Amino acid sequence: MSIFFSRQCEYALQAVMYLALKPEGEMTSIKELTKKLNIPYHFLAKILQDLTYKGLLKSQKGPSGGFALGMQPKDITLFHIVEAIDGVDFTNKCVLGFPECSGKNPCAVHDKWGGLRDQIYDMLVSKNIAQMAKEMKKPEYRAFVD
Amino acid sequence: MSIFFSRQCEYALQAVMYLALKPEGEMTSIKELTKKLNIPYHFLAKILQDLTYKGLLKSQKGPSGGFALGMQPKDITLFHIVEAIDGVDFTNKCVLGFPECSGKNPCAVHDKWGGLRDQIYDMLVSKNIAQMAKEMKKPEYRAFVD
DNA sequence: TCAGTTTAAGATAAAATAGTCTGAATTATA
DNA sequence: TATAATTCAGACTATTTTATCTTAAACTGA
Repeated sequence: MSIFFSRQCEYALQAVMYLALKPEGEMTSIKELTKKLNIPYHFLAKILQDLTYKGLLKSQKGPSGGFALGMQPKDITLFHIVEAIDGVDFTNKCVLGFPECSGKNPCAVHDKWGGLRDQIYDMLVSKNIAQMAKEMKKPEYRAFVD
Repeated sequence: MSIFFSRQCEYALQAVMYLALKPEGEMTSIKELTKKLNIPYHFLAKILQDLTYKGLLKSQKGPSGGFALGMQPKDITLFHIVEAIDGVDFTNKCVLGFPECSGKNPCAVHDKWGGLRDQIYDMLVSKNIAQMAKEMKKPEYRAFVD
């Protein structure tokens, strides 16, 4: 079990982060991505297609083609990616799965989870991937294998 | 997609919470549970079997049989249930799915998620289900449909 | 003891997610 | 213009999760 995001979403997040490390406009092939991130080729291809269709990436066919960010890095947050792949039901669903859970009718952890949910949201929107990429460029902050 | 726990785990949490509302030792049938919690009968049966095997519940066959807590309510936390059903990988896996993520090699949200992970853990262990049941007995705190 | 009620167990089915394969379309470049 | 590299698209397979069905076993109470 992936712990919060679907596997597909994890791959999407990883791929976009990787692209954010590249000079603006440079195209990166699926081949490079799958090799560096260790993600199944055709599965990643589908995910990138999806992100392209939704405008988060742009693509180019042919030799020296590949994928690049489809928007300014400063305008992309992790939340955008999660929204595109998994959806963001976590922002309004009861964590224990009670259909009736609400402020009037709270489950045992309603308030506690409310606070956590907001913090998770904050984690996903408070930095854009340009900032994240900058931090990750420092060698001690890299999260990709060479 | 369930938002953090698997559907199976959500059902387990709901069922155990429901049993915690009952007078100690009273047996509750699958029929009552599926009706009140709106969970598929045979699916819930499997889950309860599993929890029984793991000692969290006890069961009795025959008329007036059913399920009841297998330990003192004060000794059961939500964490025990999650541990039994989903496992607790969330306590040590990278939320973005990077296999290499660690303190030396953190992902973009490593520290932030570290704090959240601890708070989620805390949410699951800080109250036992006896306390939760007590709170939920107050009508305005009920989370079950009649 | 017998009938009815309940859990136990295992096989099966359905749906969702993850992953693979193949061929077509596009494009850079030699 | 021909070739090779790349994404695009769709069908297919595999695995995991969710759900159902059926029969057996255990138990209660009449």
